[in-house]
Amino acid sequence: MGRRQLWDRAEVLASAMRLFRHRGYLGASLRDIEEATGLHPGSLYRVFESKDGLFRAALDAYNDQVVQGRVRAHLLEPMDPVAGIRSFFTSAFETGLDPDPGCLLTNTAVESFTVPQAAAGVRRGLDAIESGFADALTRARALGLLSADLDVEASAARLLALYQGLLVLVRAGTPLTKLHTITDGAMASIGPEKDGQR
Amino acid sequence: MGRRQLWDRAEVLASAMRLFRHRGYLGASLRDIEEATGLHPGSLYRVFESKDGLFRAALDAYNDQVVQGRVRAHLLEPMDPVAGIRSFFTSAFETGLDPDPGCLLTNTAVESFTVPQAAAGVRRGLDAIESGFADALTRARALGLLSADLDVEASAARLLALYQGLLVLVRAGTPLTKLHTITDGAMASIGPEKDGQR
DNA sequence: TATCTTTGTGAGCGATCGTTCAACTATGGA
DNA sequence: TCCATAGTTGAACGATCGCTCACAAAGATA
Repeated sequence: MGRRQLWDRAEVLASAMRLFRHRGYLGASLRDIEEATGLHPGSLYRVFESKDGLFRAALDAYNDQVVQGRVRAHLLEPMDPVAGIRSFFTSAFETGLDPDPGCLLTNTAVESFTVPQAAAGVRRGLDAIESGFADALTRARALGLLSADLDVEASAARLLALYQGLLVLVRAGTPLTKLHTITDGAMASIGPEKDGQR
Repeated sequence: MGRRQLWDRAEVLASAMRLFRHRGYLGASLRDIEEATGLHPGSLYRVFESKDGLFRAALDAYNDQVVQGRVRAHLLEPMDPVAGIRSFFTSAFETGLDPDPGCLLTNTAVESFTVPQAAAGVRRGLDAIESGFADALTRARALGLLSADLDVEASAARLLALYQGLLVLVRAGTPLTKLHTITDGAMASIGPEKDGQR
């Protein structure tokens, strides 16, 4: 009964998270959102209640799809967890076609004082990345790829910080060579580097 | 000849950088600025041309005073450069009285797509920190505190990334213990840790 | 077909944005 | 003392903000 919804929720959220990642919460107006998603204000407010509601939905979708997807693909599933950690890092700046880099989580963490409703989602995403690192490190240690007395918890926390820092530097226009240098250093800091495995 | 200026430029810029650090460029309205600095719009526009001009002036002042001051105090001047690096890190989250943490550089780097005029200032500040790290590392190496074959340039880049990441996590409300863990890891990654020197 | 329900559309609301400017106030020199 | 100059003040401008709502369109039921 009633008219069918013409738009796909997942597509709208995907456009919204791209826009919010690029411009931030405050920098993305409802006119921008309408242009990016094709959603008119009326429909938006019927489904998402407010701009804030849309943002929280987009952040949740970002966590569930983008973050979890990358954690799974690079940290949980690869046969070689050490190589997976490396590719997790490089995938943050070797975006290929995508012209505007960065991470919605990082950006929202920084903006979180002006958008406090998003703090919980930020924490959730950061925790997911950190436990992904911890999982990969644990597996690498079990495989003998890393030292047996590696402190997994501390290393995971440090990798998360380095990863977030990388995403800040990406936004500041740091050249690729330096980002690679940082990635190499991150790998060296968790254990003996096997050369030429980039 | 003519009336004297009633306000101190340095004080106004100090208030402005606090406000911008807390709320971001877009999140700080001119009414907020007026309340924080005591500067009425007319005076502001006479001296700084625009909100953007004030922001750039505040970012420059932040670089010249806060960033350079901390680089000097922790990285360039201390007798023990390794301890200096550690205190540079801890000073980012052991703010004491200051209720709202974070770094104007980090925040502006993330916001830089919506405030492109600030990109140059961000780069300048980040470079100052990185070369401060490089200086401290070079001195530490010369003093025999760090391995003679330490790659200073690469380590400085990695410390900068870790530091920026720390400032993201601070904003996200990461507990102090974890921030200390990350700091410990940063120190361990540049050389053999001398225990209990926090 | 007529009716009911759900969704789409976009003009327009009050509020607030960054900015301007005319009136006002203080100061130094003639 | 009076004028020229520099600085202060805050009302108000047009633009844009997030948001609302009356109406149109589209499917389901009878």
